[in-house]
Amino acid sequence: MPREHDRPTLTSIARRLGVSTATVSLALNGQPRVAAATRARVQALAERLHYTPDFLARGLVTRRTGVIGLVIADLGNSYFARLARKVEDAVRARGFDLILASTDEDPAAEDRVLRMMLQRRVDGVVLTSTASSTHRLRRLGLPLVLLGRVPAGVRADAVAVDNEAGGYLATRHLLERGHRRIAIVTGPASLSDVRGRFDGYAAALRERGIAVDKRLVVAGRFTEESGRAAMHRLVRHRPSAAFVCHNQMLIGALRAARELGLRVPRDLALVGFDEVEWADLVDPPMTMVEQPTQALAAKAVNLLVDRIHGARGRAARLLVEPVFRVRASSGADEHGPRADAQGEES
Amino acid sequence: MPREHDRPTLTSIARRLGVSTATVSLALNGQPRVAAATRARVQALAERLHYTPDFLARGLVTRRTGVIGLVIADLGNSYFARLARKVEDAVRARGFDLILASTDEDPAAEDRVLRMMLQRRVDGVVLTSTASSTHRLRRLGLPLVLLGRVPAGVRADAVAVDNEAGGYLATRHLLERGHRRIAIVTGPASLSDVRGRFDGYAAALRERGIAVDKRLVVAGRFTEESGRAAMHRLVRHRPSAAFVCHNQMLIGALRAARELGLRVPRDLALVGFDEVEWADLVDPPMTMVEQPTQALAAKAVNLLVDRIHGARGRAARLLVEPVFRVRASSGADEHGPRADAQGEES
DNA sequence: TTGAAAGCGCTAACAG
DNA sequence: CTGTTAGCGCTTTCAA
Repeated sequence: MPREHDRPTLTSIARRLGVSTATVSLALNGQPRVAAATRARVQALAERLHYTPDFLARGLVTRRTGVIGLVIADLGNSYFARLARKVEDAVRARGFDLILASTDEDPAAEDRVLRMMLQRRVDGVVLTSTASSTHRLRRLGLPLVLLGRVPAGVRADAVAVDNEAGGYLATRHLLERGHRRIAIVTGPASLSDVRGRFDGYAAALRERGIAVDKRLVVAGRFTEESGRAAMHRLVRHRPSAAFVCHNQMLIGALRAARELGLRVPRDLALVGFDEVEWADLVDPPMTMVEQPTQALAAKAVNLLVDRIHGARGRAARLLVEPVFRVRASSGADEHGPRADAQGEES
Repeated sequence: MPREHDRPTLTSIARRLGVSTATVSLALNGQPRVAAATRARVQALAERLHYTPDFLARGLVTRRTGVIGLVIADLGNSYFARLARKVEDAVRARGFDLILASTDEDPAAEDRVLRMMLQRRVDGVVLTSTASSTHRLRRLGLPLVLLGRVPAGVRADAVAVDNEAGGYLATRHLLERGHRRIAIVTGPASLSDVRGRFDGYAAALRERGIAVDKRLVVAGRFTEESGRAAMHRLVRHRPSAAFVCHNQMLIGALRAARELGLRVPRDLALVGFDEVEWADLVDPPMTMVEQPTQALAAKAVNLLVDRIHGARGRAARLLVEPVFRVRASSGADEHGPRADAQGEES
C-alpha cells in the first residue's frame, strides 16, 4: 500500500478533498486568496499524507529550479574543499540548493559539466574555471559568476582574491628579509590566478631593481609531485628563498627540501599560498598567503543570486584582499630575528 | 510569441522539420525504429540549434532524474572532502550527477536535507549520517546507502570502514610498544563509528588484561578545539600514549601537546585516525589509521546504483579494512627502535 | 517508419 | 474565493 509511486500529488489531494488543484496549490504555497477553512483542510491532509511538492514539475512550469551549479576544479584540494563548503553555505542561505561537479582542472570536463548543468536547468552557475579560452561561456545563456579565476575576455561577473597583491606581499616580505635569489614555483601561465601571482612576484622584484631570473621560475602542474620536481630543479640555481604558489605543490616542495637536506628557513626560506590546516603544525610553521574563502564565496553567490533575480548592468569584477600570515618558514628579517608566533602583515 | 530565451525544444525541432515530437525524441535517443534519413535530419538540426534535452521534463515523465544525492557531514573536514570527491567520481562513472548537501553533524539539518532531496526526486541517496535514531530514514521510500556510519536499526545498505579493527590495531600497536596507560580521545558515543573505534580500543586492552580507565577516556565534539581541550584534561592522568579518533581533534591534540611541552612520542605517543595530507610533514610524522575512501565510495555507489536499477534482497552491510600506517609518532616498540617511515627515534 | 494523443505534477491566467 | 483550462518539454503507448 505505501508503495513508492503512490506519493500524494496535488491532484490526488484535490480529488480527495473535492477541490481543484489550483486551490490546493494556492493553499500550500501560502497565497492569501484562499479561505482559511479550505487552507486548513488542505494543509491537514497534505501533512497527514506527508505530501511534498515535486520540484521537477514545479520547475517545468516556473522555469526556475532553485538549484545553483557549482563547478569546482578539485574537491580533493583542501582549498577548493573549503571554498565549496562556503559556497554551499552561501547558496543555502539564499534559498537555493547545490549541484556539484568537479573538473580536475580539465577544460574538456568543464565543458561537459556546464552542458550538464544547462540540461538540468540550474538557475545559475558558480564556476572555478580551469579554461583559458571562453568560447563556451559566452553563449551559456545562464547567470554565471567566475570564482577565483577569470579567463580573459569573459563578460560574466567575477570574484577573486587579489593574486597580484598576494604575490607581491610574499615576495616583498622575502626581500625585506634580505633575500635576493627568490625562486617561484608557479603553474600554467594561461590561468589568471597563476599569472597574477607571478606578476606580483615580478613587481616586487622590479621595485628593488632585481630582474626576474628565469632559472628561478618553474611552472608545476598543481600536484604535489610537480612541486617536488620543481624544487629539485630549482635547487641547482641556489635560491635562498622560494614562493610556492599552490598548496599541493607546497607539500611537494617541503618534501623535496627534506630530501635535499635543506633546512627551512636557514637554507631556504619558504612562503606558500592558500590556507592549509597544517600551516602551524609543521616545523617550521609556514608563512602563507591566504585566500579568505568565506568572503569569496559570499560575494560570488550574492552576485549570482542578484543576477538570477534579474539584476542588470555590466559585469562586476570583485577583488578580495589576501591575508598574509607570517610564520617561521620565511625566516627572520634583516633587522633581527622574529618570533614564529603568527602575526599579520599587509 | 517570442519568448525570452528561446531554447530549442523537441517540439520546435519537430515543427521545423515537419515531423512529430515522437520521432524527434526517438531519433535523438538512438532508438532503432527511425529511418536513417529522418534521424540524420533531426540530428543535424538539433546540432545546429545546440539543442539540449530538458532533464526536468524528461524526469517528470520517466520518473528518474539521474541524480544521486550526497549528504555529507562536513565538507570542511578533509576526510569528508576526500570521500565526497571519490563519491562524485563513482557516481559520475555510473552515469549519474550529484546534488550535494552538508549537515554540519546536525541531525535536524540532516532531516531537512533529506526532505529536499525527496522533493528534487533524486534517484537515490548516499548518506554519511549524523543521526543516531532513524525514524525518518525508515519511511524515506528511496534507495539509500549509509556511508561511514550506520545508525542502529536501519535496514538500508551500508558501507563503512571496520572501525573496531581500526581501534584495535591502533591500541594493540601502542601496547606492543610498551604502553600501558593509553588514553583515547573519542566522540559522541551515539555514533556507530565512534563506538566501533572505542570498542576496538577496549578489546585490545582487555586482551592484555588491562581495564579501561575512565579517566583516560575523553569524548570530544569533532572539533580541533575539543581535541585540544581533551588533551589538556587527559594529561593530568599521565597517559604515556593517546589514540585520537578524529582528524580535526588530532590537530587540537597536537597543539595541546606543544602547549604542554610534551615531546611526541617520548612523553606521549600518538596515533590518529583518518588520512591527513600532512601526516608525514609534521615532526614527528603521524601514525594513522586510514580509511580507504576510494573503496568506501565505490562500494557505496555501486550498492546504491544497483538498488536504483531494481536490485532486491536484504540490506548489505559491507566492511572495509582500514589501512594502518605506522610512522614515528607512535614511537619505537619494545624490541628496539623501529624505522618505519622517516626513521625517527627519540 | 511515423504521427496523434495522453499524460508526468505543477503553476498561472482567467473566469465564474 | 474557487474552478477551469492551458500548458511547461518530454516520453510512450497505440494506431495508421
